[in-house]
Amino acid sequence: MATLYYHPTPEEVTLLPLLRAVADPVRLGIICHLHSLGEANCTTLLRGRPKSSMSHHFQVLREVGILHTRVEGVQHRNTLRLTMLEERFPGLMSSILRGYAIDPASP
Amino acid sequence: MATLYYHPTPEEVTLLPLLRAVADPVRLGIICHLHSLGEANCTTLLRGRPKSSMSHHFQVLREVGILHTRVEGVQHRNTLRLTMLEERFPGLMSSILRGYAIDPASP
DNA sequence: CTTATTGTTCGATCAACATAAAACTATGAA
DNA sequence: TTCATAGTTTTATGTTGATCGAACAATAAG
Repeated sequence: MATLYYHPTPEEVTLLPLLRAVADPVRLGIICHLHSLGEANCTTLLRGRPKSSMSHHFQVLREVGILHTRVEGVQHRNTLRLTMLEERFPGLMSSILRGYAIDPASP
Repeated sequence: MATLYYHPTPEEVTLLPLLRAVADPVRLGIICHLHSLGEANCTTLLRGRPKSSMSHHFQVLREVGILHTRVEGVQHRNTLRLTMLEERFPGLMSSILRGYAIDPASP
């Protein structure tokens, strides 16, 4: 069975859960790393962490609308939903990504 | 004794604590309410909540650099440090404030 | 000095959440 | 089939942090 994930529509993306999702060191790292890579699977971003932890964070990011997961064979390819996010909350993600570049002292 | 508070310098303001501080429904409400008022004391922003809770949230917001507390007599007047924040992390606060206007469904 | 107002600090409680091991599912290759 | 790879789900644990009552501190006014 093809494992599919639910991805919220733009209207379903709300500010507070978005902020909560971003306000975690691991997830902020994932977001910014993913931004620099464009697309990546789960394993690529584990940096010594257990897979179950990564899977959890990816789930959180997916459910609040930050990333999209595309299943391709065994791998799950993740991308940021930047265009949608930029329309929904203009400037938010871009300023966070820029902020991380300014102060990457987070994770 | 004049009660003084420590306010972090711009360099001491870091992204992750800032995001954590904002990612709370009560504090997000305080921030946006304060933005519309310009300046306000603690009591003005209690909306049925106990003072001790408000005091806690104001402390968090102060310590991460989001607001400045000016003591005037018995009252503590709070203002957002928007100019500093805009220099430190351009676009961040403004996009959050705009985001709250778009989706105020938070608190 | 006494009282009222404003806000902080202390202490306890409770819930949310990050972490991680272990078992499981799903796909692809040998 | 059988094995390997990629990721999820389950379950448990521990920690952080929000909440709120009660006591305290500081200033102003009577």
